Amino acid sequence: MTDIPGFRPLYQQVREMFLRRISDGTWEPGRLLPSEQALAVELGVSQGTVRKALDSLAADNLLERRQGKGTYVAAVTPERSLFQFFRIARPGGERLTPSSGTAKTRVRAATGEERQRLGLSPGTEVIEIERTRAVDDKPIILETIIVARDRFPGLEGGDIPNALYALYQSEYGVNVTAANEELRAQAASTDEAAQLGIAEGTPLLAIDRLAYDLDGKPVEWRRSLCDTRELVYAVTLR
Amino acid sequence: MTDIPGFRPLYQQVREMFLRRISDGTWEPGRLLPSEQALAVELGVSQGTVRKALDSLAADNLLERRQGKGTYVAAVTPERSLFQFFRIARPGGERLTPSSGTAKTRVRAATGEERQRLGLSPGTEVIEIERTRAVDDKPIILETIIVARDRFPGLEGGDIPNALYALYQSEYGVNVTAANEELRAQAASTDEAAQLGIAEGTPLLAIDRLAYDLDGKPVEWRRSLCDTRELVYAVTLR
DNA sequence: TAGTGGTCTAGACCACACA
DNA sequence: GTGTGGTCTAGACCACTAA
Repeated sequence: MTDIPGFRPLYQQVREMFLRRISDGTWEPGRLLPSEQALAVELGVSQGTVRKALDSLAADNLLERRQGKGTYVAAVTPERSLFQFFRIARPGGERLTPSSGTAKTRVRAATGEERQRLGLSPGTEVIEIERTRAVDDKPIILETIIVARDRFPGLEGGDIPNALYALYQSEYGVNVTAANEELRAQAASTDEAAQLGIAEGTPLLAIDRLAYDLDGKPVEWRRSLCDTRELVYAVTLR
Repeated sequence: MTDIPGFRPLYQQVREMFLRRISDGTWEPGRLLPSEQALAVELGVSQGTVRKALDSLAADNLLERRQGKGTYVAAVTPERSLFQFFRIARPGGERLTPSSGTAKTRVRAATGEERQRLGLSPGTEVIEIERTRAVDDKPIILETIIVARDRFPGLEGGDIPNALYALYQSEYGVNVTAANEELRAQAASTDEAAQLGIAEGTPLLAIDRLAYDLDGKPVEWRRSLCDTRELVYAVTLR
């Protein structure tokens, strides 16, 4: 590495340089990276140091390594984004993928809470997306999604696909790589019950999600209301 | 390593050997391990290979490495076990630790579902523990815990501490290192409502946890009913 | 000062993919 | 066969800890 003050481990500096290249699009999703040896020569460090940086990024799902082929920038495929962030499953652990019904979108000024959660300035407009998601053709989830309009211009007009994060990446260059979720139990309101085809007051699982991009900035606020009479939210603790 | 057929990477074989030593108590919790160099000489591999095995175990919270001091077997301190498995927090993310009320224990034959979940043979007895847990002196969680009696003899008679997993380790040599949880929303029954001091029918968050030991065998089945009107279950996805 | 884990390097060989 | 990542080794120096 040509000239970096040595107060942080080399491999972390290399990691951060690679992270920047992914984040700013120099290395776009799906792209094959140069070989470890080539990167080592370019940066003037040993192959082992490059390897440690690449391994660490692969552990965070940002790169994919394939023996014999090379190292690729992770592409957020629809399946992948669902598998990574969709935690609803059948009791016992079987994973499943929901289908997405038609969505209603509107544009409006951000509320105070939305500005705070998404880190927006006053007066910013947001896009609100409402949709239901179904499993086995039964509506199970009622979803409300909030994103800043200036980050996703035109989103309100287009089709809303099942796997939104793949669209964020391919159309807007926004990589959702992490999220925090907060779960509560709450009773279904009249309106919510009607949309899910259940009785008013039925206990629903409410999931509040804040999704973050590669730079750690909040991208999307999503609230999901789930009918958990036949499905569960599955978590693995280690 | 003197004589191991080479069909798995060396560092994984070393990892498994170390795991066995932790699991069977050869290396008891809190113990200082021999230095990397000493382990490398003992096994006849390079220090780098030992390091890779130790790093991987440290990443799984089974070892603790302290620069300048050495590598220690992770001890399940009460704080640690709570921090690792207790996901209830205040909205916004602040972690908290509950206090534990008095517990009721009983011994009885295992039900079919309990036998299946815990992998028990017919006729096995289980210990059932019921208790409430409080935050800010308000009862928030109603907990039912099921363990096999032959694995925890005498547990039904003693004091039930707040951090049970620390007791499992210190008194019974059982290391809980992983768990699967399934979450649902459901209405409080008359009895549950009374114990939590809330109205019948209040939506509660039901958490079904199966906890596993180092060998991947199920150890405990725990069902927690949480009042989530002021608290949430927090998850980080990556 | 001596001993530990943490970082960095250099080079060897293996397993795999693909032309 | 050639090139890739995966594994393994050996040795150097650094940062931290404790006597």
